[in-house]
Amino acid sequence: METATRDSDKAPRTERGRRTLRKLLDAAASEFGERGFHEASISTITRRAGVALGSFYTYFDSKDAIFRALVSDMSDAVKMAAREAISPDMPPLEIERAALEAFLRFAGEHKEIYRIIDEAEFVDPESYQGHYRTIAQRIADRLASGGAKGEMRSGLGEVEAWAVMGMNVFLGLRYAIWAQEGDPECAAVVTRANLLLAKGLASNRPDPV
Amino acid sequence: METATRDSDKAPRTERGRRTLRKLLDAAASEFGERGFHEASISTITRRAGVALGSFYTYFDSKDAIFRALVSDMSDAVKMAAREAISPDMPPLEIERAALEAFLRFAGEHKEIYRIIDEAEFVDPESYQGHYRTIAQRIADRLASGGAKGEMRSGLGEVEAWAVMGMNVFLGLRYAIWAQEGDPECAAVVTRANLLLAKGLASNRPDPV
Amino acid sequence: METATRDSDKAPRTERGRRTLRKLLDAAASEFGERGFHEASISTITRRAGVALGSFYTYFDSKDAIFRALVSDMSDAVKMAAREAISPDMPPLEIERAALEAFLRFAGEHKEIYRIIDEAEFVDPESYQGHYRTIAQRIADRLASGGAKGEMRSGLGEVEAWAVMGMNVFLGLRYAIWAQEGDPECAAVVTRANLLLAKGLASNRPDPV
Amino acid sequence: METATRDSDKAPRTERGRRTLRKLLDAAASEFGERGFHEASISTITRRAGVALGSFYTYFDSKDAIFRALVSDMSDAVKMAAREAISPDMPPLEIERAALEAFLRFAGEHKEIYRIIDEAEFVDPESYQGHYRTIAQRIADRLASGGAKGEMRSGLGEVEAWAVMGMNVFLGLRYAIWAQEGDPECAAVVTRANLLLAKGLASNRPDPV
DNA sequence: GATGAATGAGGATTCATTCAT
DNA sequence: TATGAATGAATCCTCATTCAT
Repeated sequence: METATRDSDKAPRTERGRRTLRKLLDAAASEFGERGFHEASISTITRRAGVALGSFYTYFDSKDAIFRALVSDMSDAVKMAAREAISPDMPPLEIERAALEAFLRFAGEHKEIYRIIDEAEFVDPESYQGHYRTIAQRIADRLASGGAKGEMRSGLGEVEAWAVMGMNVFLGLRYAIWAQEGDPECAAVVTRANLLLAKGLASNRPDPV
Repeated sequence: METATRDSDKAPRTERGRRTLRKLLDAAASEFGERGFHEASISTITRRAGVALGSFYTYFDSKDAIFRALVSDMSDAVKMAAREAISPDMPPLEIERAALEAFLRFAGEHKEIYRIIDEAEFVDPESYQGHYRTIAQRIADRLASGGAKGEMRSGLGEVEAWAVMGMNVFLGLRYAIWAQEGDPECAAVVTRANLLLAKGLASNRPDPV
Repeated sequence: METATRDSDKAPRTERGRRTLRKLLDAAASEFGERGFHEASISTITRRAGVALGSFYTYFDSKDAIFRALVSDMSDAVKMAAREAISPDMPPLEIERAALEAFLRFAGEHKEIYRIIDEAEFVDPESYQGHYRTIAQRIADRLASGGAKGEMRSGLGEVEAWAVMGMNVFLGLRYAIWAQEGDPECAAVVTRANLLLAKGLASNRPDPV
Repeated sequence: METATRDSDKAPRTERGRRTLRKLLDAAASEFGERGFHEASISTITRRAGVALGSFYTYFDSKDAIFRALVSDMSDAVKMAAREAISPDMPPLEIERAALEAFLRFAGEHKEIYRIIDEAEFVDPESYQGHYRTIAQRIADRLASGGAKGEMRSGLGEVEAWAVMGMNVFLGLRYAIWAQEGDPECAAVVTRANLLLAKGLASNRPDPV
């Protein structure tokens, strides 16, 4: 998780400073993830990071600022996870399967990320919209590419991209974040979701002629 | 929007009381919708409602309590909107189309509702989960029924229900809440989404034998 | 427990009113006794009394007013209990014994009274002082009378009266209010206290000549 | 008056912090003494201490907490005053005289302390009981020691200790706290009280045989 | 850079009291 | 008389942010 761009006058200049910054970011990620933005307090974060309260302002201008930095980090991390799981020469539907699989695994391993990004809707709407618009764009690109290869319908666009993203996100919510005893394996979830993408819900019964 | 069940000792006993309660709920809906839970304050709400600060506590135990009441109200309202748009004897895919259409219209007309329910994830996680689990269950029932009629694949279940719900929610987010100039009409969005549900994304090209 | 004098315009005029007044006083006695003046609230009292909040002000001008009425009632009750236990023709030390015995029994049976009177020190200092001054005066009279009879030292006065009163009050606190398993019987306490009054603490050893 | 043990995370770490803490304790002592616990407010205290409202919470968790710290301080101070006035090799009755004398002087000089400890009965009953139980125990020890020396009756115990303590407390209330023009000198009060302890109230007249 | 004390605006909540019905 | 809704001043407490060391 690389730190997002921040005011250059806040960037650490020494190794010691870099360590403090990292401790703050880690502590903030945990706090925001566990308690949410409003319940978390700067002093909780600094206490958890093991640094003095005042040190916080050496690295961030405000509570919002560290939250934004975190959202940016995590938004990147989510995208990276998906991107690393796929390669352009995989068959289009296989790409979607891999993307969902990567996302489910990532969400399961970083539950707090999910929460932080979601809370951005209320704390920093800009980046929340930005996050999802970017992802939707990538999916749209993939669908277009699938159409170009002739393996997906042509004409797929933004609408389908948001639909696919919504599916993925809610499956992540249900089967990664809220996973519980007795739930199907992630692999099974991915398979079923991919089948839905492939063939839809309708039965195979030939249309009555 | 009917008021959710609350402590009986807070229920108004007079007509005047009922009016005050309604004013508070309406004001809270606007405030929470516009500013969000944390930015809204009791005094903002009462000022907006035109009642004294103390009157709030005649009807609610806390800021959380009115939020919960509101979420419950709105969760019901959303479900009601979908339910009224469909009837069991419509063809299964037609039902999904109508449900999405109703949801998009509803979300567009009550943007604050969307926001309030979403914020429940952080303010009152219980009801947030409850809301989506309930809806998922209903969709699952519809899919099962579609399978029974032979018009949908058999074996559709919870996974597909969450997928459909996620699709609907994100399309609502994108095309109702975040609607902007130049976006496709809702009708077009619904049509494309329904086609996705019907046939999936794959091209019609027969499988290579 | 008779109600103290109050603003005549608040005195109940009907039988129904008298009943309401009594319910309020009883509820207030319990509430003040259990929770103390500041924890108790008018609404707690009226709820306990089973009357409407507004009805309180039909009978009392304020929270202080009902407290004062109660202190007055109880102050009278305590004095009455002592007075009924003694008669002027009992031997003076016997009178003191009986007074203490009556007080211990009374305190044990009405623990809340003790607390209410004590709290008057902070809520209504006037009546608190008045209460103890009155009692001290009575004790002083008894001691003077004991001196006149020749069975007590002559010259006993206010100082001794306060000393005796303090002794009684603290024995009541310890052995009636804070009574616990394994404490001596009240009778034993009374006997020892009376012996202290009779002979003091010094040993009987004759003064070395 | 030394500060009682408190949460270590609230203990001042710098000299400046120690000064602020002291100012707060002093201001609180005055406020609680003059107005009582419930009339005093945090903002009154901080205003009086000349520090910002928020600074209060740097050192105490709540209004109750500072009250408790104060009671503890003062309870110690009272005991110290008595202890310093006596020495084990004084004659037992002389010890009692000195203890009462010290208490009267102390109460007269620190009227607010009396009030604060008394109010603890309602604000922090635990420490109130603790205070008097501890003192009673010390008196009981002195009486036992007096018995061992043969100058007091043997068999004196807890009952007599509470009796003596009650006398002292009420004499303090009457002649130190509520002192008024024309009252006897403290010395005279002490002498009379000591005579009561020495010989009791009965006349010297030999029992009629 | 690090520390932790100081600040004070802001907000939730309580409750005695008034008043219309 | 009884009722219970309405009022709003008062108070505790939180916490982001500043600042002196």
